[in-house]
Amino acid sequence: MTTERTAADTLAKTLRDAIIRFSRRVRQARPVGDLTFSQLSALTSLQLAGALTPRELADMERVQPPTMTKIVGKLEERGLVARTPHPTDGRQVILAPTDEGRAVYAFHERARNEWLAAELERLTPEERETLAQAAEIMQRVARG
Amino acid sequence: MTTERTAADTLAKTLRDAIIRFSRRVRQARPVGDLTFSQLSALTSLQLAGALTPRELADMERVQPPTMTKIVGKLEERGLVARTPHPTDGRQVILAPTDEGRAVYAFHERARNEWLAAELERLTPEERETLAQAAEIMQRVARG
DNA sequence: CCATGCTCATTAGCTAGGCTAAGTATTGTG
DNA sequence: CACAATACTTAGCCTAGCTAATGAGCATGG
Repeated sequence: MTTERTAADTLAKTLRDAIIRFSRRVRQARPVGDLTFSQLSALTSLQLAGALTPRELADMERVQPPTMTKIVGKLEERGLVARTPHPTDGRQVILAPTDEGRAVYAFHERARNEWLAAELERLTPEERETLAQAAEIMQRVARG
Repeated sequence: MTTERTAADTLAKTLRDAIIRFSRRVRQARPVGDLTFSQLSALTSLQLAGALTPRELADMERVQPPTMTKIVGKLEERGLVARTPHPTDGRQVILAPTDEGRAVYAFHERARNEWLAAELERLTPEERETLAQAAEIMQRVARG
């Protein structure tokens, strides 16, 4: 349908605009020395999964393996993630958050959220509900 | 309220997760040689406004002026944006899309949107409506 | 009327994060 | 056992962000 096509086109553009500005704004609210967006996201995935191989983590985070190597490298430097050999497959590696990783994660996650959560509190419950639903839809679309 | 606080915290996290994955997914769908996310966004703002100073554009795009200098530099290299001196204030510069900029913009915008629009078409009208509302809310929050 | 201080834009220099291509080690298989 | 496939890393490139510093132009108060 032409109507749907137009609606989807318009929405695609609006959504991209909204997201780019929104993420730049959130990025600006980052305290110095804190974990970056990508690092925190990777650490979160590891936290939730318990342990993952680099490939699994890369797929989950929707980046290429070399990119994940870099991100994990930063986390490892800071002692937040540990690489251990895979028990049966010598090619693979197991990534898992360290105790410190879990602690630092909880702290930074909270700090990182502070600004955004405060902003979101100023919205109406209906608006928050809309955002929650939108987040679910975006996750689904991203998953492909 | 504790309820609101918790809801906002949870939402903040969910939303960040959704957005980071969503944008990486959209980025992957970019054709080679195409304008990047940031370049297209800047060109869009210029297009809509007609003409802006670097400072105004930086504010609108929520980046620092040096960052905008870079982005505009790329657009200028490709002949899509022209810098002209400000009529009364010698410090300032006027940025405006060239004719080619307008043409290339329309083309790339469309190409850039294609994947996303196709995905969005597969959603229900209600879901699209939710995303549209969410986009509006995010713009508002980003605006501060 | 000009010295001083502000604003605008840019340059320089850094970091993170993304990619592809290529290299290395290990596994699996014909 | 040779060879293909897989997993991860390394190397090298680019974009996009930032801050700090520079240079140029404006505005203003003595």
